[in-house]
Amino acid sequence: MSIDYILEPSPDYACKFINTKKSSQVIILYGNLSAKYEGRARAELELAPRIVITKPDGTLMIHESSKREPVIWNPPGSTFYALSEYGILIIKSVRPSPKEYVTIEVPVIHFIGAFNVGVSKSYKVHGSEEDLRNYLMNNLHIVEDGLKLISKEYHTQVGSIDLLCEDKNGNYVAIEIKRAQAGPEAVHQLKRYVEYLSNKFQNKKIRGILVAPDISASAFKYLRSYGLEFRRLRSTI
Amino acid sequence: MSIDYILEPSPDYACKFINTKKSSQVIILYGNLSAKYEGRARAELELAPRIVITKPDGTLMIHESSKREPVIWNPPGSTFYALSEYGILIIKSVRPSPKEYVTIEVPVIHFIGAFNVGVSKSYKVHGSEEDLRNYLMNNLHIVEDGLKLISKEYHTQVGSIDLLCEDKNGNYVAIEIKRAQAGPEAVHQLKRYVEYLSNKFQNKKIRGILVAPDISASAFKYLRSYGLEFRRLRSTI
DNA sequence: AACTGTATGTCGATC
DNA sequence: GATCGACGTACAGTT
Repeated sequence: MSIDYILEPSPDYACKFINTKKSSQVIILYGNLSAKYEGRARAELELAPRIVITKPDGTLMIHESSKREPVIWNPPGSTFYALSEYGILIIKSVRPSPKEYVTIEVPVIHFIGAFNVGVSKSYKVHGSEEDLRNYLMNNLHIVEDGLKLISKEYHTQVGSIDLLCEDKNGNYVAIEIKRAQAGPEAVHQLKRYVEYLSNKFQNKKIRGILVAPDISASAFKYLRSYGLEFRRLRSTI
Repeated sequence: MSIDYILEPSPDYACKFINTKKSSQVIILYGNLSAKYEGRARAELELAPRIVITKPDGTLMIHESSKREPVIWNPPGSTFYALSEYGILIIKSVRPSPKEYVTIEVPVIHFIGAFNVGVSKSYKVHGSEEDLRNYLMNNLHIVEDGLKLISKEYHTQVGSIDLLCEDKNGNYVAIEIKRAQAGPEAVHQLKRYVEYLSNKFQNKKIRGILVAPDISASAFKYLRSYGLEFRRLRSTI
């Protein structure tokens, strides 16, 4: 598990280094570089010391000294290669769709390293909305007494309804779950579902319940004006 | 502009290395590590070779061999420090609000490097929605003949309206701009604005125009059902 | 600090 | 491939 690296390599060497290792290792380059991005938008970086990271899946990122986000990047599925032109290392990346181009010129290369890194296959985040939905599905009484599950993730043309239930009076109930504070979009989403269901099941009364740990003031106003309901639920999962 | 790095350092050395450089340099570590995240959600990583990147602004990221996103991270504004316990390097990161904790244990350290990286002060992305808005503001005839600007980014309790105009018939026109294909949310957003304005200016007729390069089928359906308008506009900026 | 909206969002799932 | 919604979204701007 030794790493491959080189300090102040020649452009030609760096070029070969990158092209031979890019498909199997994470490559990290440190150098003075300028860069350009063109695609859905455009951006340009003046010559300055930065860090370039590439991954075998085609990801390419340029990082600076602040922010979690790269300043310039192309996502997985892109392809890239290095070339040496006029004694300068150039890295070109293309994202197939939408067409996006990143070009990096590296007149001064301080360091290149190639690292063997894996990917956690079993990686799972807990406490997501999905977890909350699964929990509620089996504990519908928490939302309201007498609810019976009809379907979870009921897919419609207007999106998928987290939980579709029937209440003790025979009404259908669309439940929209948010793991964090609900905003106006959540309310509108729920309203769309209720409208859709009202249209589809004209003989049924349709209720809509928004389940979330909290709701913003304006969102609550909408909710009320639409005749929807809110059920506060701290996610203790 | 030489870089500081070390191969297979001792935990103690790595610890000092990190703590002395963390506030001024980007640090990259490669090693076998396990990690844990707890905060808004929870996640855990089994021992495996990965890359850790820290930045002077407090950003901490763990990257694997695929995806643009780190598997585990804490964003800018967090603080972190290294310690050596039972001969194992440990990195602890705390995000102040919301409280989130990342703990990394690195039994095997292959490489640590510290890099001087700047931040592009003048960096600017072109072709963003803001650009499009500024352009349209000065070229309202592209949207419709005879439009007069009343306000840009008209802030209301329900959000800010991209452009508020008056048409040649004296009606108010809310314009919502999207730089990419508009979905249902965009339509609902616009509808909210129109409703708000209708309420505020009861003596005025309020129109709503969605300006975007494209619109999804279902979004268009909503738009029509709400009596709103769509203006296709390729952003050629 | 809370809230709202944008993003080259990214990512995964469904159709 | 298009569309949709979740995300530990991150991030910037306004209240």
